[in-house]
Amino acid sequence: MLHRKDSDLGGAGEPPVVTVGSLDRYDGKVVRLRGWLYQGRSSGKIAFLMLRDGTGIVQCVAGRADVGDEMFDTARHATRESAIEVTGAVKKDDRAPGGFELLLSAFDVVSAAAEFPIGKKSHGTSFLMDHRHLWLRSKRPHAILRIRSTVSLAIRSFFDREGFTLLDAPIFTPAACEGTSTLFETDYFDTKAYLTQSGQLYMEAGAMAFRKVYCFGPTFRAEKSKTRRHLTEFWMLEPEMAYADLDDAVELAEHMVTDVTRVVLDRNAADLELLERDRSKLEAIAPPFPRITYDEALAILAEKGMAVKWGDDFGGDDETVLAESFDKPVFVWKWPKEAKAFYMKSDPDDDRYVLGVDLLAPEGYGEIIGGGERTDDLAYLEKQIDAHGLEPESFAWYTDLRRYGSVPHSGFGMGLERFVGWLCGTHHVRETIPFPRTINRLYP
RNA sequence: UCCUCGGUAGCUCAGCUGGUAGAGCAAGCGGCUGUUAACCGCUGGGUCGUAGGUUCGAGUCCUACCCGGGGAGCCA
Repeated sequence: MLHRKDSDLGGAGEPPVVTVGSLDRYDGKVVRLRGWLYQGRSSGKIAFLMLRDGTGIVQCVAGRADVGDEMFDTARHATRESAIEVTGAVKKDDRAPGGFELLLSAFDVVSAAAEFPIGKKSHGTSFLMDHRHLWLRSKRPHAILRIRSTVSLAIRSFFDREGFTLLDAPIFTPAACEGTSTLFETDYFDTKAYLTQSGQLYMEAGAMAFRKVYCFGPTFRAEKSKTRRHLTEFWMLEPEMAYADLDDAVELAEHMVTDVTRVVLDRNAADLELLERDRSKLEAIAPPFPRITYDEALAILAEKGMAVKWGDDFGGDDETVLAESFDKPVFVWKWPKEAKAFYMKSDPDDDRYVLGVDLLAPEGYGEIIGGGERTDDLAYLEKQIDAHGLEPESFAWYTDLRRYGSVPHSGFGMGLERFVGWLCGTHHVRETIPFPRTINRLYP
């Protein structure tokens, strides 16, 4: 890695410093490991010490007769999560978790840890989240956040291959983008600024300049939501394409979801296994995803005894029931105008509808994507801004986009945490972000 | 904002029709040479969310408030 190899880190004649993740290359060799004591067990004559170094966990074995009384007692009394450096011979052994263990010849405490708050037995989520900075060292958060990392990388790689330009949207914004959600307000010198709730409008400007663009960054919603699907700060991916219609956006979404899912299946097999995720549910993901209209969705819901009034959005239970009718994510498109945002394009076949689309994830994970075709008609857009009670001056730059070479354009927004939550099978999205922000959590 | 469940040891929880506070884990000490959330023994550890009220007596019953979990609304 970088300019130094593992083995260069040792001094002359000293065993090489390596990582747990690469131990299989050193079977039979003496190596050094630097990490933290994840857990220890001992009897009077033999101690088993689990060393964690961020790349994996390995069992280190110390026999009193082999290492001497002083080192043996140091090792068995070391507190959990103490920083340690060990030297030993790598040995394949089926009794060791992971298949390899280290037969210790040296054990040094780099920094002794105080009593670690997170114990070996169960804890409540609230307690664990209060100690999120320490909880990150545990296996489950580690697996989920490694998958999140893969997803971020796979998304950027997908859009790069597809010819998109990454165009970062601003986080400070002068006014509401959509006018519906509650915004976080901040002092901005002598005026007020708001934290962005969507980069979409800026992406529309970008699409007219770069043709295909996307932004991928934090988004803020001051909604007082207390559900497993909501955070006040979350990451959103928002691609936008010029000369593109609703079908183009739908195809882009299903290919991206499929591509990213396959990368995770390939790269994070061990993490998915630790999370006890049913791989077959993810392996089934392939284009095309089923597409149903809003009206067809209402019919399915009515069949299952869940009456939704025409014009209303679906609730969490409705989404779950709908998604359960399919084994892949399902697109719901062509929505009643009143259920969607002001910038949505009218359905040319029936102006009671707009060309919006949601993607519902399977297994009750709900809406992970919302998007559609935006209106390219200046007069219609101005009418909609007025009808929604928005200030035209705030949207002057946005309406300009329809004044200077307006073309059909489409895109969508995807909530990263909901997507990762579905891939990982987590119960709550707060586990899918390193330091979650919710209505009553701003710490740590 | 509304509905619902909860708040007892550092953590996870038990505590019945009201009668002076319990377990497991963690911590400390001791034992054990192949453990897998090791096991066995001993020790220390409490303003029962807060404030009132009922009662001879409240963790337990009543009222208000505070805090948290889940859900609705809203949304990704």
